[in-house]
Order: sequence, then C-alpha cells, then structure tokens
Amino acid sequence: MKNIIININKVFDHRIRLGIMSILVVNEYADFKTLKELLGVTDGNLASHTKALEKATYIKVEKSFIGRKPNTKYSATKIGRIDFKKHVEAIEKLLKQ
Amino acid sequence: MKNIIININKVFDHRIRLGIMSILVVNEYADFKTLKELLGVTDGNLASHTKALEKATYIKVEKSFIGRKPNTKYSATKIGRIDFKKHVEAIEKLLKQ
DNA sequence: ATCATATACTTTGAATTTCAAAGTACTTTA
DNA sequence: TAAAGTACTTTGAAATTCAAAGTATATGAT
Repeated sequence: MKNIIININKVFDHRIRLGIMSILVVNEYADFKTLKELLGVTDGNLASHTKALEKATYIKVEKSFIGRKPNTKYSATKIGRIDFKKHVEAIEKLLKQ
Repeated sequence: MKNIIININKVFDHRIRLGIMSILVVNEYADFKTLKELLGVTDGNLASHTKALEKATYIKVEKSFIGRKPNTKYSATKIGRIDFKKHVEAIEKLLKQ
C-alpha cells in the first residue's frame, strides 16, 4: 500500500519554517526584523527555525552592518527552492486526493 | 504588519496529522490498520497523533469487535472538518501569496 | 553627559512533542 | 499447545519548540 505522506519534507513541516520559505521564494532577501514581523514570532524562536533551515542548506545567511547596526539577511538557496517546490507539490497532492 | 501564519492551526501542523485528516475528510471512516498502512508510521506514533486529534475534538474514536478481534474506527467530527478546511485555506493562501 | 529605552540579534535550558520499543491481550496457524 | 500474528496501548528517551534572559550597540530624554 502506498505511503501518502512520504514526499512531505520534515524540514519544511512546521508552520514557521513554511512561512519563512514562502517569504524567501518570492523575495530575493528578507532580514531578521522583516521575518519576525511577518511571522509574528519571538526572536529566539525565529533564530531556531532559521538555524534549522540553514543547517539543511535551504537558506543562506549574510551578516553585515547597515550604518553601525548589525543586519542579518536570509535568502533561499537553489536546493532550498527545488526541495520546497517538491514539498508544496506533495502537500497539494495529499490535500486533493 | 500582518501575520502570515496566524491562521495555520497548530493541531494540523504536522505531516502525520495532516495525513490522518486528509484521509478522514474523504472517507467516512478509517481504522487503525488502514491509517497505519496509508501513512507508513509505527503503532505508537499513530496512537499519539490520533490521541492529539481526539483531544482537540477533531476526530471521533469508536471501538468495537469485528468477529472476535478489536477494531478501532476513526472519523472526522463536524468541527474537525470545518477547522481542517480553514487550515487548508490558510496554507493555500500562504503558498500563493 | 548619563540614564533609560530601543534595536538586533544570540544563548540557554525548560517545556512540550515526537517517536519507537516494549508490553498487553487476545487470535490464528501449525 | 506452541509459535507467530493482530490490534492496539504504555512508556519514556530523544528531539524539537519556544521564550526568557543575555550581549552589544544605538537613540532619545533629562
């Protein structure tokens, strides 16, 4: 018998990480503050989820200074975009079976 | 600024529970064995997730005997169907923003 | 000038969740 | 009647989630 959830990617299987990726596939970059506001999450929580996506090489992190303030920019990697697309397709398939 | 993940339901935000609900909204009933095979999960894991959905009153559990064997049937409740639909709409909205 | 508050994160670890191994209670097959 | 299978439940270790507190610097008020 076939496994209907096998193509769902565990890394993306959380609302916050799904939200982060949704933002990063349509925007070239997003910084910490923007993600935090769009998602409505606490600092520590956002940091954990971006770290998980970074560990999976699905997002890239660039740190710089804007004026004298630190700024962290996140962007989706090539493989991040590919695997996210597959994940979205798996969810859509599951939901309309 | 608007929170783009606020309408995602935490109870459904896991691939196994999403899978269980997907099955139960299109089938009037599914038993433990069927869910286990369709989802490819271990017994204990499935029991935890059905329990979480039951606690949220999103599924109903009916225990009986088929012949002399125990059988557990799961079905989606009215509120389960309503909230699942909302959840699916929230995901779809998030993904195509 | 200095004190308080704000910005932009990071670190930490408690709380919760996930998961599978082992257990229970039969039934079926040899 | 012994061994293996079915249908779950219980248990608790492991992993994950989350927010409080910490670090470092900037900005605004007195």
